[in-house]
Amino acid sequence: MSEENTKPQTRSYVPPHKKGIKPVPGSTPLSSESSGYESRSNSGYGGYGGYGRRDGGYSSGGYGRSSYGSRNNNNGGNSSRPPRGQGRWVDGKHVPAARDTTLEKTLYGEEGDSKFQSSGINFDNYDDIPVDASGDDVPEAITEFTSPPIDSLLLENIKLARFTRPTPVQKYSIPIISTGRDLMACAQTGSGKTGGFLFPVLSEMFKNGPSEVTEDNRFSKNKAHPTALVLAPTRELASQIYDESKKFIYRSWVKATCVYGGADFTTQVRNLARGCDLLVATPGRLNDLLERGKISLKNIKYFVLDEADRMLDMGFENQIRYIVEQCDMPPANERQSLLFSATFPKEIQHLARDFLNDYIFLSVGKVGSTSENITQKIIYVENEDKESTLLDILAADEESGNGLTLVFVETKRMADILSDYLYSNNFPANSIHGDRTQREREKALEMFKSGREPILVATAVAARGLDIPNVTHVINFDLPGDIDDYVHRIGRTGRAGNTGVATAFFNRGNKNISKDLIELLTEANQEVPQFLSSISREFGRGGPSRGRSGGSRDIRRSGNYRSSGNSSYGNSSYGNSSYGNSSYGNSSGGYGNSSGGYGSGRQFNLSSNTNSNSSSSSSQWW
DNA sequence: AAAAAAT
Repeated sequence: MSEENTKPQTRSYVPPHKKGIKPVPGSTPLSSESSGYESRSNSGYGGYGGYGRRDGGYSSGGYGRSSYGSRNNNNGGNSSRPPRGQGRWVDGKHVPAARDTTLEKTLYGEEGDSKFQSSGINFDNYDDIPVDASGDDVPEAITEFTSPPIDSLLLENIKLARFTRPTPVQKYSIPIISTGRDLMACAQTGSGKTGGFLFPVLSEMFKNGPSEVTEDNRFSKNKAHPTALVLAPTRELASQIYDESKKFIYRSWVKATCVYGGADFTTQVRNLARGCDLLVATPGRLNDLLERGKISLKNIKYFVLDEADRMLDMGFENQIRYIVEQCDMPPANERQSLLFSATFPKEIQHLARDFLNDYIFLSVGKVGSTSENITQKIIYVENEDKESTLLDILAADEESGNGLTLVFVETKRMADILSDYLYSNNFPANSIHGDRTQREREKALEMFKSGREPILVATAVAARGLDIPNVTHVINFDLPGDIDDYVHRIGRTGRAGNTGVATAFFNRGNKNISKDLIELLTEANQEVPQFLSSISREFGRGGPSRGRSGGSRDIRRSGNYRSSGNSSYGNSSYGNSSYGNSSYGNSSGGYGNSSGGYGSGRQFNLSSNTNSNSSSSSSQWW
């Protein structure tokens, strides 16, 4: 039994140029409450050790100091002065708050700090992005942020945040959502999806004010009645969306709140009770709050699923169905449902239709896809060589630049092992995964973002949506089993039109992904290493392909659904229980109608402005 | 198989 075969040992490889350097100068190891290095490991491999923690202080919501509004109930009277930057809706009119330059510095950053820079988008790299929108009556895209259709106060906030031009997905999502349509939007990682739903939703909320019911109830002492609900698959992503929303609700009547697990329940309930018009949440905690009667969804006008394919996969689907179908949210035809993701497998699109009403399918960028801004390298590394190879790569990175490196592994245990290993080899690394406490997770993320610990070892918890500026390298130490997961992971770099590098360790254990990987690399104009092709062939078609070419095209256009009659949905894979009661068969619901239906897609090319209708069959770019 | 998400 050689030890090499069991698990990584903490060998003492020290790159020559690093000899004598102490890890993380000037910063403390992760568990700052204890001193020893060993204590960096998390508390609970064996289960959900992290859940029981009552580490207060995480829940967010509301602007001002805690003294604001905590004394009076904020019950709509004029007795309490609203927090800084908090506007009001009075007698059917929007009364924005006065500007507050101090608050603006907090929200939007100042020249030189990281917040300020993070808004910079390299629009040159958005040229020539193919866009496809299908569905009935697709509205024209906008080309600039203008009022109309964007509310003038929101427009000011967008300018303050230095978003100068709409990204491709925003050019389409804004008019689609502003005209009241449902949307399934598929857009490349890092291409502005959050603004894609926040801008139009907030714009409409600013213009229309609270619903009448909301006006009666939204300050009721113990029950929040949000107008918009945004669901996200991880706590950190929910938190990020909430932080982003604060930039745009500035001075408006809208109050935003964020709820998720691992943070103090009471604090979140108190924040909700202060008024909640835009609610950002993860499913578990939201369910909990719904069951305890702290939130009502009866005023929901906008329902957003971010990372929608993830939200509808097996681990989440039941919780989402409970929230949407078993509580008091209005039915699909009385609300707007907006689904966003970088990938949208066919099966998930089928499921998603239960939540949508006559939606527009929007696809921006190539197939479910990786941008060419990311240089992808696949290298052959046997499992036992992974650690030393990683050290070599990190050492080389350190020589050449100062960006952040995100290392993905498959298991929580490996995340800890590897981060400890790196740390003991003088690389300032930390880890993030679901068995760590929320405090540890947020600390690790903050240390990473700030560059004080520029190497983060992560599980799938960090794969989606997180927008971390300056991640220059994503390393798939373990490749995921699913190509879509790979797409999301490497999308943590190369964001906002910038460039990045993604390296993956591949060996025969990853043969199942080889075929999809080759397709993806080919589409993104990346080099396909020879060993990859031969292993793919060697294992006969390289394992099951989910058919990436379906990864982001509208299932309604795949041929089986084109009939103008009611009879031929034909496809047997379709027979889930919702089939009979949803909108397929009726003539108003979209499928059976004769008004052109879903074969009539529109394809656009933003750079050349060829906004002409075209037949869907002739120019498939996917 | 694993990860995530409520206590």
